[in-house]
Amino acid sequence: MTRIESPIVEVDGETPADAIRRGRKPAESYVLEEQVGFLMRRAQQRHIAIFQRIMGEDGPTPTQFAAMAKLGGGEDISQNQLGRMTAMDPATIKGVIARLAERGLVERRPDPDDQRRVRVRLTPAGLEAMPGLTEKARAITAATLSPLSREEAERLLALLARLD
Amino acid sequence: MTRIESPIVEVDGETPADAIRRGRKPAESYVLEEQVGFLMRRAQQRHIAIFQRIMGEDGPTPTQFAAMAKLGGGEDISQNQLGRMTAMDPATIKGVIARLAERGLVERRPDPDDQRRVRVRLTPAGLEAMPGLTEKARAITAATLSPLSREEAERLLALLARLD
DNA sequence: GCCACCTTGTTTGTATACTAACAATAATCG
DNA sequence: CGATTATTGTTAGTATACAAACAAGGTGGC
Repeated sequence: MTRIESPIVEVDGETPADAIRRGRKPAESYVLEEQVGFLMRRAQQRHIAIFQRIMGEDGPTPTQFAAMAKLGGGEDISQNQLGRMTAMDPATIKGVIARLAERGLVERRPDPDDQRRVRVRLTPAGLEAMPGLTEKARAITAATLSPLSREEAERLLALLARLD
Repeated sequence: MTRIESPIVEVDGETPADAIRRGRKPAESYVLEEQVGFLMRRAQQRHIAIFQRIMGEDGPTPTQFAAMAKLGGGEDISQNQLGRMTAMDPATIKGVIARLAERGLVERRPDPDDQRRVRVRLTPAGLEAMPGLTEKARAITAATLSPLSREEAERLLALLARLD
């Protein structure tokens, strides 16, 4: 991996500006690079690359860490509820928890009060790993936002939060 | 699908604000919902849901449409280069082009001048589909940004573009 | 107390995405 | 020219994501 500086994209084709100069009317032009979806995908790609670099080879993935963060206090939470808290649907959270369990960071047990539920919580190893991982997570956020000033970063977060 | 209004997340747990009130010091707290990565993932989820709703059941996916948009003029482009133009690595663009080819929207042929290359271009059917798809793509962008004013939307795009 | 409905979790299938390893072809440089 | 290097595309493996269909356990209304 690691091509954090400036990912793929762009290159040897014509630029959007070229296209416009070459005579396509703005009303008809569709410039991929100016679309929200494209910009968000690119920003996400960079963020994930930073995440992997800082968490390291065998660190958790972004979604795995999101689940761990919600379990961070040591409470146990049902699998589906944990999914809702981390914005993952049931099928997705299942896989994430399974992989965390394989790595010994999380454990599952049936809920005594509701036989449909699986309660999930951090193992002692998972709990112990949290402070270090949380520190790295903060560094990841900082690195991701490093091209922006503090004010710009806050503005970005506020705007993103409104796109819910 | 379709839960565009307000996806998963949060619910019956304690809110971040609760956690802070309950005595964790800000310096130690890590609020998942305030992290860029989490906010971008959520915004992306919503965008993709809007994309699928507007493009329809058997419309292209976001990455498929991105590739088509770059081929929109009718030129042929090598597969890897198309990947760079759309921010997809070689392994990813390969699958995207394969699925577009299966659907008859794109065709591949060897480059006469460079035997390593595969040149990709829209089929007549793909070319014909473009105007309608592009119109929908514009509606998707508008719908995604609809919670924001025009000024806010422009600010967001400008900030996202700096996170490259 | 029953039945309709809701929630929880699972499974299967499709589509991104990226890494790593590899084969074939081009380009470059001494 | 020939060896090194770079580019192009492929394959295999891992990890998100979501839809759709399903099984089984709760809950509420009557």
